[in-house]
Amino acid sequence: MADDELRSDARANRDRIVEIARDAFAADPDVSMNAIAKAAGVGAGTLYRHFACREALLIAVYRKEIQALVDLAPVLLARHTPLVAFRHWCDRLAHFGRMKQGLAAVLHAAMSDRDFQETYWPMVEAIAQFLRAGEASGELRSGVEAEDVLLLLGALWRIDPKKGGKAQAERLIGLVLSGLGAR
Amino acid sequence: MADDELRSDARANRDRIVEIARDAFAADPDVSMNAIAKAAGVGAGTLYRHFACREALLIAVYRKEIQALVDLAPVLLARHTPLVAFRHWCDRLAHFGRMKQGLAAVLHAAMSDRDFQETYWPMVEAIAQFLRAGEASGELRSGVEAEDVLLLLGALWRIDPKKGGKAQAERLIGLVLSGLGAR
DNA sequence: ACCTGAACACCGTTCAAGT
DNA sequence: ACCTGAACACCGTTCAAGT
Repeated sequence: MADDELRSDARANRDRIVEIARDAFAADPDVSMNAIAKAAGVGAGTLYRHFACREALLIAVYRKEIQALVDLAPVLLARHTPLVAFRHWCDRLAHFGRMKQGLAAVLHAAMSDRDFQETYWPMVEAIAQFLRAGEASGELRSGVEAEDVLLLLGALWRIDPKKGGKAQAERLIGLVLSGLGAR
Repeated sequence: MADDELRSDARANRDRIVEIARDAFAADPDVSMNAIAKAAGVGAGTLYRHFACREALLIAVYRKEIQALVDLAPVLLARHTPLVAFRHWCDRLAHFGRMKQGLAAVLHAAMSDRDFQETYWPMVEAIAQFLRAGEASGELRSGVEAEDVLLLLGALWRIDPKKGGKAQAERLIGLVLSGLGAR
């Protein structure tokens, strides 16, 4: 989906849809596709031309922020010891999840749909970097699958903000890191 | 919601709806409420009289099996050492989740809706029993919140059956138990 | 090429009318 | 008391007609 392959008006429409959709999802995660099309000032057909389904639109909205998360992994590893780096990364993941509801379902869908693998696998690879570094330094035990860790960390997105909040996120991260601890 | 407070025909309708709904959800998790009403041979209004929303119906379908899970906790603890007992319980939880898709979302909803707390809290209490026993025996470290563990174990319900399956469930349980291990 | 928006076949939910 | 089912206001998605 190279942006420069789109005609300029189509490109402008696409960008505006994503921008409007981000605000709309934030205001109401169950907002309808038709409502998004209307808010973006395009016909429903145009919305579906660009995004075949609801998940595709959600992925587009979150892709930039996921990319930032993925890019952060090597930066943190260069600055800190693996365990500390991974803890920082998990904090960032939790913070992102707290703002963006509905992402957990999307990431899960990502596992079964080929189109979304470009979002899922970079996340897995980011985690794998921490695991490899931790294995090498002896801080983390070996043989852990990055996909398993991502699935566990999905719990961070299901915290009820009204109940647990940040404190619960920290406890969960602590439990997961404890599970990864070197024996 | 005592069963004997319902008129006999209402009771029969309710039971039949739950029975039909179990099969319908198993066949298609996104089946419509109207379709379930039709399959059960009742008007849409009757369905809504008994179950105010989709989640309420899902809870009713799963309640019996959740109750069995909750009842299992003390039985396992009487027979095994706490860590072994909890591992067995997690296996059962994973197996249940593998058959019943959609439960994870329901259990999450349970946390924010008062009506569903009668399903959520017994699960938390079941896990708390293992934690207390493990603390006493020294097999598990202390200070862990049962709610956090339940949230982590929610990962078991998001395993893609086509990908990870049973092996991934066992790895995840291993990670969580490792996180609970005594220091 | 791309966009529009009416139209289609649904959906969850309600409520007047029945028994 | 409880049930029915037509009706309401939507929904996601499509596609002929426009530019």
